[in-house]
Amino acid sequence: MFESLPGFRDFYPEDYEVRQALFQRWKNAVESAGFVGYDGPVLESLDLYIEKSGEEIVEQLFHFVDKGGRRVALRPEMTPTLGRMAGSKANGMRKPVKWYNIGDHFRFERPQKGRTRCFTQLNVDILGEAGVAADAESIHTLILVFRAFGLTGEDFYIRLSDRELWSFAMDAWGVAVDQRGHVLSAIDKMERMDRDALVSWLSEHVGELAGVIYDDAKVLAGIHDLDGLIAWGHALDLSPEQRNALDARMAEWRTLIGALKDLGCSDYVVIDPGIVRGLAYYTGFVFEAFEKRRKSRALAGGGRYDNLVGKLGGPDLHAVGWAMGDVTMLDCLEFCGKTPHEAVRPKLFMVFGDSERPVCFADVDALRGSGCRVLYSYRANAGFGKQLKEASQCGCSHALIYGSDELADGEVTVKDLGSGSARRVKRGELAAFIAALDLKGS
RNA sequence: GUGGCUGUAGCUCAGUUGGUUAGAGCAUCGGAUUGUGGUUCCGAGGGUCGCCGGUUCAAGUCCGGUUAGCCACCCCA
Repeated sequence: MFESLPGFRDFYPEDYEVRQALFQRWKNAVESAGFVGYDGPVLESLDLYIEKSGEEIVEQLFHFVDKGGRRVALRPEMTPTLGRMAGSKANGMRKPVKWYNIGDHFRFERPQKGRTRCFTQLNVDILGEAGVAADAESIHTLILVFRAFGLTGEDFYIRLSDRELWSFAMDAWGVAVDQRGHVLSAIDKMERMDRDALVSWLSEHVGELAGVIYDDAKVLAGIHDLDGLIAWGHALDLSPEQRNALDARMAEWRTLIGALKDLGCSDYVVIDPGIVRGLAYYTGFVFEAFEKRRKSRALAGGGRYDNLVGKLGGPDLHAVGWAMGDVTMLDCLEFCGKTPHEAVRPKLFMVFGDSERPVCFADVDALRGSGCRVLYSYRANAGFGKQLKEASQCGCSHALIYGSDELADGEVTVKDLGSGSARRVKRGELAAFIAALDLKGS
C-alpha cells in the first residue's frame, strides 16, 4: 500500500469533521469583524518569495521548474500573494481593505510536533490604514477567533511588542542599519540562549557593542506596562528629532492600548517587547499568541508590514495582519478540551418493509430535496430489527418507520434513537416535523 | 541538516535465554434476530512481524544498513 508523503496528512471522516468545524468558526469569527474572503494560487513564481525573503529560503520551499521553464513554488505563506493581489488593484479599492483567507501552505521541512509540510492557515489582513485603529482591530479580531472556540484568558494570551521601539533603541546604541537584522534575531533568541553564548554570537556582527546591547535589551524585554515603556523611552539618549518621533510613538502606544481596553481585550494582551518575530518585513507593532498553561509553539503571529506591497512593486500600502495555523490551533483546542464539532443536524434512517418501499423512496427523494439527511439500508428484505441496528451503527438520530399499519393511516413512526421514544407523524408534515427537531450538540 | 526513542492485524498492544502453524482486546463482517436498535452470546475474515542484508540447524526476537513515525535541536512564514 502507498502511504501519504512525509509531513502530509490524511483526513478520515472523524478528523475531517473537526477540521471543517475549525474552518467554520474561523470564518464566522472574522466575518463578524467585517472581513471578506479571498484566495489566490497555490503555485506562485519562485521569485515572489525570493523577493521577500532572499535566496536562502529556497531550500525550505517546494519548488521546481515547470514545463514552460518557469521557476515556481508552492506557497509557504499567504502574505506575498496578498501583497501581489492587493498591490495590483490597490489604487482602485476602497480603504481599508479587510480580507481573510483559509488555505493550504507548504514548507519542505522536517515534520515534528505542531509542524507538517502541508498546513492550513487562517490569514487576516487590513490594508490601507496607517493608524493604530487597524492594529487594534487586527488584534481584537484575533481574540474574537480564540473566543469563538470558547477559549478564555485562562487558556491563551497575546504578547504585544513594537519593532519601532527597538529601532529607537538601536539608534541610541548606534547600531549600523545593515546590522539591525542581526540584533533583532539576537533579541528573538534571548529567551532561549544564555548571556555568554548570545553576546559572543552577537559580537561577530556588532563587535564590543554586544554586551551593552544585551544588557539594555534585557531591560526593555522585561518591561510589561505602558508607564514602564514611557520611562524607558525618557532615559534613551536620542537627538531632538528622534525624541519627537519617540514621543509620537508612545502616543500611538497609548491610543492602541486604550482601544484594546475598550474592545475588551485587556484580559488577553500583555505588553512584551521580547517578541520581535523572525520575518524581515515587519515594521511596527508585532504580536504573537501563546497557550497560557503550557509551553508550545506560537498559536498565531502577526504585525504591521507597511513596506511589503511597495517592495513587491505595488504602490505604498499600509498593512497589518496575522496568521493562525490549523495544526497548533487544533493541538491547543484538544489540550483545552475545546475540540470543535460541527452543528448536530437530524440524521434520519428509513425503515421499511418490501411492499412499502415505493412510498418510502418517494419520501426519501422529497426529504433529501428539502435538505434533510436521509439514509436507508441497501439490504433487501431485512427485518425492522436489522434496519434499526444499522440505523444505530450509522449514528442516526431518528428512524422513520414505514410499516403497513402506519401507512394505512397516511402516517409514519418517527423514533428518537437516543431516547427510544416514538410518535406518529402525517407523511405530509414530515419535513416540517424534522425541521423543528432541535438537537443539542456541542 | 544533527541527535534520541519507536515500527508485530484497521486501532491499542502481548510475544519468555533465538525453538512447532505469531496471539489478545477493541473494531469490521456474518449469525442467534422475518415489525422495533444500542446489550449479550456464537462464528468468521484480517499479518511479507516496516524494508534489505548478515549471524545461526533455526530470527518477530541477535547484528548492520535503510525507511517511516514520534520527540528534541537547528530554522522559522
